[in-house]
Amino acid sequence: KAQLKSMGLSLDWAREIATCDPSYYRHQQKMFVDFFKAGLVYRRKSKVNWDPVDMTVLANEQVVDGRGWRSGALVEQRELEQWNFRITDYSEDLLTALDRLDRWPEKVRLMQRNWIGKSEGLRVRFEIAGEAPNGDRALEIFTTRPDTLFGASFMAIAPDHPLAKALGARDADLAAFQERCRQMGTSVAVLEMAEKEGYDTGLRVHHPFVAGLTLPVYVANFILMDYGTGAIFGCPAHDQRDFEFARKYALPIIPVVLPSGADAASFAIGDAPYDGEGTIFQSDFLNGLTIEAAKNAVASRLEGMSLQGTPQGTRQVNFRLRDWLISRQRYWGCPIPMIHCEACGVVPVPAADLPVVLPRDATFDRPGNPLDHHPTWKHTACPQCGGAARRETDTMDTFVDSSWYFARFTDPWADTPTTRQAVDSWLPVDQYIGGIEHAILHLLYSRFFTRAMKATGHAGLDEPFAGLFTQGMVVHETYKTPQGEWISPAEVEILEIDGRRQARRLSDGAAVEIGSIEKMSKSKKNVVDPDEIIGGWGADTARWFMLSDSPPDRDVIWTEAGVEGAHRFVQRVWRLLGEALPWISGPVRPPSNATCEIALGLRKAAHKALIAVEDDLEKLGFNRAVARIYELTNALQRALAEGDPATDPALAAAFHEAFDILIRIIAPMMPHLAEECWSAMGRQGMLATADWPVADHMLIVDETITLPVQINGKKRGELTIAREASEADVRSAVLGLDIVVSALEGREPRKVIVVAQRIVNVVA
RNA sequence: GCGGACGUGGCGAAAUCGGUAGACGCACGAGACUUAAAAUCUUGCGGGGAAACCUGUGCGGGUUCGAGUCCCGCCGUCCGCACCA
Repeated sequence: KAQLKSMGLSLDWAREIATCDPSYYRHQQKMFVDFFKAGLVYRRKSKVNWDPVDMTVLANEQVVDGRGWRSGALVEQRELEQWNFRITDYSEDLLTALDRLDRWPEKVRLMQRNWIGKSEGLRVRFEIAGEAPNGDRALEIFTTRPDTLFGASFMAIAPDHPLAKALGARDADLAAFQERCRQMGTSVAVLEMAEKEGYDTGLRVHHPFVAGLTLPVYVANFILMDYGTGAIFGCPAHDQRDFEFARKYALPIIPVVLPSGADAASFAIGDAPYDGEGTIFQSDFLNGLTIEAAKNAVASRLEGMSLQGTPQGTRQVNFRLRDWLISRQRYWGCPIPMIHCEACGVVPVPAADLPVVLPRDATFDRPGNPLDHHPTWKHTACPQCGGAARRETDTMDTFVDSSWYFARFTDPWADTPTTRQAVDSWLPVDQYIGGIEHAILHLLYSRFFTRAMKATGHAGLDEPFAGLFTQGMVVHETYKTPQGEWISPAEVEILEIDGRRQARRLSDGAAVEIGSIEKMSKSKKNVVDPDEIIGGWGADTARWFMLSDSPPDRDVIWTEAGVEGAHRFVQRVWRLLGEALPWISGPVRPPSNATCEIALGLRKAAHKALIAVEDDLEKLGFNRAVARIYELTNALQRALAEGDPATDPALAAAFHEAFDILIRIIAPMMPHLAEECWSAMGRQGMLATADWPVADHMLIVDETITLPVQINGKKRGELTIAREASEADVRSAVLGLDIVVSALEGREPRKVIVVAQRIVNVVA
C-alpha cells in the first residue's frame, strides 16, 4: 500500500493496471515453461529476511541492525522454496563476451566483469586429525593462492559451515559465538565496523606437505558460507585479513614470498602483510619459483595425491555471480505458471491454459501475499493426474519483463513470444540508451535472457544490445528554509544581491539557503514539473536546453537562466526568418556561383554547419551540434545586416538556401519550430518526412588557407597562402615573414616543420 | 581497502590523429534605442600589462620542433565493488 501511495496510485488503479492486458504475461509464461523444460529454471530453498509484521520478504538494504526499516520489527530468517534462473550456467560466456561488446562503455563492462567476479583457484582437502563430530574426515577449502600453502598457520570456517554446526552442537560457547555472528550477519552497518573474530574449535587438520604439522581450525565471522567452500586456510604473511586475525590470536606469521631484492635470511613481516610479486622461499619444493609457477606446482602435486580415495586438490574456477532469484511474494507481477501436485510434483501449466492471470478481486487488508490468501485462486486441478493441486503463488521479479521486451517488440502482435524471422532480422538492438543505474542488473539479466531464448529456440543470438550509451540525469539545485525544510524551485525566486546569488521564498520573502545540486527527487523537492516546463516554455525550448547544455553522458543542471537562453534562441530564429521571408519562400533555387562575397560566405557557413552537424549527431554530440547551429544563425544574422537581398538575386538565393539548411538541421532537436518555419516558407507537406539536405563538400574548400606560424613552438603569426602551395613554397614564404626574419637575426633556422594544412614551426 | 573515471575562465563546456587553448552558450560590464523598464541591437569579457609582450588546461617532473592531449610521481573530486579466500 505504501508503495502504491508513493506512486500516486489507488488500489483500484493498481488492480486495473496489473490485469489490463495479459497477453505479454501469456508469452512470458510460455517462455518460462520452455526455460523450465530446458533446465534453466529451478526451485531452491533460500534464506530470506522475513518481516513478521508485514509477512513479506525484506531486501538486504531494508534491514538495519537486525530490524526491517519499514516496520521497525525484528527480522526473522526463514527458508523459502524460491524460483531461480540458472544465470550461473552462463558465467563464463557472459564474461568473455564482454570483450566483444566494443560499442559498450568500458565502465559498464568493467562493472559487469567485477560482478561476475571470476577467480581461478584450487580446492584443497585437509585431513582432519582425530575425529570430527559429524564424521567428516577431511576439510575442503578454496584458495586462489595455493603458492602460499607453506605459510599456512590456521584454518577458518564459516559459522554456518556444516562442520561448525556439528561442533557447535556439543560446545555451548561456540554455539553462542555462532549466534552472535548470525545476528550480525544481517546488518551492513555492523559488518563494516566488525572486528575479525574467531573461535578455536580445538579441532586440528594435517598440512598436506609437512609431515607432523597440524593447524588449528577456527570458526570465524568473516568467512562466507556461500563463497567457495565456506572454508579457507589462513596465510597471515600475505593476506590482510589473515594477518589481522593472526595478530589477534597470536598465530605464527610465516613469510613464503620474497620480494625481489629482499634478503631471505632477514626478511620479516612488519606492520602489514606482503601481497606483491616475488619468489617463493621457505617452501620446500616450491623454493625459487615465481608465484604463478608455484600455484601450478602445488595444484599438480595435490591433484596427484590421494586422500581417502579422492584427489587432495582440484583446480576450480569460482564465480561471484549467483543465480537469479525471481520469486516475489507480491500481487504485482507476472504469475509463475506452475502447479504443485502432491502426486506429480511441480507441473507446468499447459500452453492452452496460459496465461495464468491475476485475480481482480485480490484484497490487501492483511499482510502477506494476496495471491496466497485469496479464497479460490490458488486451488486448481493437476494437469497431469487431474487431482486437487495448488497454484504457485509467487510472481516474477519485474526484471524478467524488462529482459526481453525488445525482442517482443520486433513482432508485437505475434501469437508466439517471438517469431524467428522478425527477431533475427531486427536484433541486436543497434543503439541502446539508458541510465548507468542499469549497468549491472537489467543489462546482465537481458544478456542472460537472450542466451536462454536462444537455447529454447525463441531467438538466434547471444547479445541483445550491440551499442550502449549511458546518458546522464537532469539535476537541480536544492533549496532549504532556515527551519531545515526543503522547498521546490517553483516556490523560490533567485536574486542577485551584492554580486551574490541569493534565494527568497516567493510567498513571504523569507531567506532560503541554496543547497547542493542533486538528482531530482521528491524528497528534496528539487523537481521541475515537465508539464509546467512545456506549458511555460514549450517542448522545443526544453529539449534544446537539455541538449545544448552538456554532453549527453553527463548530468545536465536545470537552470531557469539556461532555459531562458534557449527560449531566446527559439524567438531569434523565428524573428530572423520573418525578416528574410520575402526572399526565402517556395522551393529552393540553385544558388548562382557568380555571387558577392557575402553570399558566398553565407553559403560556405551553411554547408560547413550542415557537415559538422551531420557528424555531431552521428556521434551523439548534441551539444556540439547546437554550437554549430548557433554559429550558422549568427552568420545569417550578420549577413542580413550587411547585405541587401532585395537588390542582389544571388544573395537572396543564398539566404534561401541557408535558411533551408538551418531549419532542417534544427528539426531533429526542435521539431515544432522547424515545422512552423517550413510552413511559413510556403513548403508543402511536413519537414519531418522531407529528405535530409545534401552538403556540397567542394564549396567549403577554400582556395587560400591561413596557417599559424610558430617560432620555437610558440605562435608568433599567421601565413595566408594558396591551398595548393607545396611544402617548399610554404617554407620560403614563412622564412620571408617579418616576425620570422627578426627572430632569426640573420641566422639559418635549425629546422622548419611544415605540417600540411595545419601549422608551421620554425626552430631558431 | 580494491578497481575505475575525471580535474580547462565566474558557470555549462569546445579543442576529431600530439599542431592557433577557451568555439558555442550562460552570467556579468559598457553603450544604443526608451520618459522608464522589458525585449532587441552593438561591444567587451582567463590572469598581468598603457602597449609591445608575458603568462595560463590541479601540482611536480619527463618525452617532443611542439603537450589540455603521451609517460612517471603526487594532490583532489566523483563513481562502482567491498570480509570473495
